[in-house]
Amino acid sequence: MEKTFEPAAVEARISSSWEEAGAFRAGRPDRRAAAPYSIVIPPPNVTGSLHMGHALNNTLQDILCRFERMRGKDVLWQPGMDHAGIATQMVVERQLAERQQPGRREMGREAFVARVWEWKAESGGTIGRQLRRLGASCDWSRERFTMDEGLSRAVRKVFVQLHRDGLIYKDKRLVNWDPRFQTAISDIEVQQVEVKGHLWHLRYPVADEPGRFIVVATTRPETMLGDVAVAVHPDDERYRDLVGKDVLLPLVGRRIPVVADSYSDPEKGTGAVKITPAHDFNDFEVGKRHGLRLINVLGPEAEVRIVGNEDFLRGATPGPDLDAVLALEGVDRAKARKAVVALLEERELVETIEPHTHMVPHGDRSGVVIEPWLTDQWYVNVKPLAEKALKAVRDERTVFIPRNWEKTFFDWLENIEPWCISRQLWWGHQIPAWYGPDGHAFVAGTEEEARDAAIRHYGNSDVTLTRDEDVLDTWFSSALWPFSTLGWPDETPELKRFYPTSTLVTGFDIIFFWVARMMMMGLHILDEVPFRNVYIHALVRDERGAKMSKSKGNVIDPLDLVDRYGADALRFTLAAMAAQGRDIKLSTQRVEGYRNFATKLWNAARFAEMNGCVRVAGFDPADVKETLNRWIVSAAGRATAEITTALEEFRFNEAAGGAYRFVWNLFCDWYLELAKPVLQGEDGLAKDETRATVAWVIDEIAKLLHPFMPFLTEELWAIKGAEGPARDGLLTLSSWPVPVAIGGEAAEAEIGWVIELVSAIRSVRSEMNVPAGAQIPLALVAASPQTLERAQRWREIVARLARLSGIDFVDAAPAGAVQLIVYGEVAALPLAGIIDLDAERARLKKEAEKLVADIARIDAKLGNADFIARAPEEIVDEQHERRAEAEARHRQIAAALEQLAALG
RNA sequence: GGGCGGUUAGCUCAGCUGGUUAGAGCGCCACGUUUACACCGUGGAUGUCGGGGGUUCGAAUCCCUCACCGCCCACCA
Repeated sequence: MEKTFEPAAVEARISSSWEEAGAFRAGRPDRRAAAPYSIVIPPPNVTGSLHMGHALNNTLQDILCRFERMRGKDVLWQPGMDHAGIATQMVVERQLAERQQPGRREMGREAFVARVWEWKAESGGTIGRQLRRLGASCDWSRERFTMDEGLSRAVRKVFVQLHRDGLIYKDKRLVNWDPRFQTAISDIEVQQVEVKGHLWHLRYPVADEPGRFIVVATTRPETMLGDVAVAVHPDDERYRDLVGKDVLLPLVGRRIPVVADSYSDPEKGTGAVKITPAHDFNDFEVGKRHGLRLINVLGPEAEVRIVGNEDFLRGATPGPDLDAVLALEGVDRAKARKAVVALLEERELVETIEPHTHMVPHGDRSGVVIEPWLTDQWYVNVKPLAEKALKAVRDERTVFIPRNWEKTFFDWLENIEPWCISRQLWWGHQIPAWYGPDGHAFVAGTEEEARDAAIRHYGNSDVTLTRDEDVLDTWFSSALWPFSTLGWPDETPELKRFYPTSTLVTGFDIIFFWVARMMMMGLHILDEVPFRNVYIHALVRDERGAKMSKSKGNVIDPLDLVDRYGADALRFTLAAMAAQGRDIKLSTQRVEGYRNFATKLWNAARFAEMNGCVRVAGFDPADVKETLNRWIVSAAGRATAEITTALEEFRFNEAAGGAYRFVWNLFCDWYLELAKPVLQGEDGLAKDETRATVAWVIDEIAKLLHPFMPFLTEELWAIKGAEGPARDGLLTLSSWPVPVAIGGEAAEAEIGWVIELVSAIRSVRSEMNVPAGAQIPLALVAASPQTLERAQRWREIVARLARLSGIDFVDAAPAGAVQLIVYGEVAALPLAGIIDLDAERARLKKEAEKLVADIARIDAKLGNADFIARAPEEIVDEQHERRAEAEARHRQIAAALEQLAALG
């Protein structure tokens, strides 16, 4: 074996050995009778490349999958990608522009979509390859894409069904319009961003009362062109007499009414608010209540569009003011704002302009200000679906881990609004609706079905149908992912076996986008939850706590860390830091530390190799005789139990920590050190057993660590497999360890004594500045028979680890010796002449003081009648024991101090 | 405005259902004998567990409150 583990050299080879063996295939012949376990991957965008969030998300999924696979389950980790409508369309459009090729509109829809597929074939596989580098044990043979024929069929079928159920409908109302992408987006794709702006106070002249104004406050003066009313609160004394009167809309010259509506808040602004139903969600509602017109004054790019607009012109007053307004045709909203304000200022209709900070809606992908815009769109009435999802979680048919995310889930679903699912894009699932000449929509799975329906509807076989141009929100197809990937609407064996899936692993940022919608669709379409558990992990954030994103440029590249430290080190780091409910701020030092851990284990294996620790056929760990071996078998069992429980409960950090401590602090630091004299000593039964035990423990470690560090452990398995009895198969398909029943209490006590003795001696040596190379004698004072026996047995080892020249047995501590107390008995290091008596006095005094304090604290507890009466018995007993121990120890320290005092 | 989370060693963080002598890694200091490992070994120092109150025999842990930090949600001119 080389001196260090070289991930780069090994990872690719191990990956292909897994692939060749079909190790990750669901439904392997050897698992036919096994229980199923399934996870669907949160499908990364086809445009994506692996970022830290993916690395965390997939590491955790892989840990679960490998763990369950080793526990014998038939595991399906379903991989795939999302077509990511907007993102992908943009990438291809940008590419066309860069290459100075014809743009999307010039190409036409069909050619453009074909071009996107081409792009997907060339560049869409990046993230899959990156996930493989991370070690993701997906069943790659089952990879799916949301625009595959099968998944597209599922999308159409669900759309038709929801339409038939009356849950999908078309409506003309205000939507969140993204002027950059020129498409509608859903509510949750809108992000409120705090913006420093202004509040303009505008004077609207009261009609027929020259010189009188009503002042409205607005953050969006440009929309005044579409004003149809001014609203005041019905109880607002200031404006009571104006209600029912008209005001003259400045510049436009239209008469608009003053209406009383409780929407108007007397506390806000001037208490009078301009009403623009076509460009504001609240105003839209006010308009409906008062039967007001909608006047759209903006175009799809949020530019002014009024020329020839009859709604706008109706009631407008021709003249120079109106001409100045009409000159704004085609002007962008920001420029139009300035222009409108300037025109108003010229006419002395701006009273004040205040600085004003407020939340402004932005498109989460485009980053531009969203415009409420009146269009026809398709909606899902999600309310009834949400009810089912809420009930399923309340009934614990699906459980969130950690539990507190359920509140977020409930709050959102309880207040859910219709979901706008149509997008004015080309890349995506085109809506399966066809329109007749009169605009009647026929929703059907295929054009033929739509035609049949049209023929029935019109009673005429000669109808021209045109398909709806729009595509569906990407999340519509993602919502079907847990069953569409399993073959639905066909009744496939996979669907039957793996749905509902076992666990969903995802970040909290897509609980609304994805988790809630999968719940709704799964329950509505299949009448069954899509997953039993939802493990919500933290986000990997940058050092300022901001979400990592490409646009912010604060992304750390996980593959860079894989290149430098290996996939195992990165994976282990992420797992070790994945404490529930806390964000992860990744530090390179930490990754380096776990790379060192990998090297440590590697070297332990190398040591085993150098010492002929080869696996032995028929070795039974429950049957080992040597105390040291009984001890490590017992400790391995405890580690196994700890790691298993932690993984079952999704406590990844504790599982990783448990494995780390066992490997480094027990196996390497103590077991191997204590085993050295045996391994390097004379041949015999003890040596044979120890060698076999070492080999066995390394195998156990490889298994326990495999979910976290699959490459290193698989490599070790292969190397160790080459020695000893024949072993076929991969570690990844071997069985998860179970604790060995060995009853190791006696061994624990004895090895505990050795460890404590050695540690105590080392500590004193260091404190007393005994040269590291110096061998000093140890005297056990008035040793009990048990100690005597132990000391005989461990003499050589203790001497070696504590650098002793020998161990003597004496009745009383030699004068001037340093005294240690181990397991209640005194051990003396006769260092007279070497040590500084004052220093030793100080050391003992310090310890004595600490013991006195401990005793006092325990006495305070035990003196408390309430404590005795109310604390559980074992807690009280424990305090008594501790007191006795401290007391005994204190007596011995005091004696040692006295002896020193006698020396002067 | 509502909700969630955080505040523990110089740094990054564990500490699950209240009972430890409050831990880890990194960093720091000292020393390095021993052919697994210097990506190492041995020893060591550092904490009023954000402040204040409460519940309890007992609180880093539960409750209230305040402060600061972060995130999510919300239609307020």
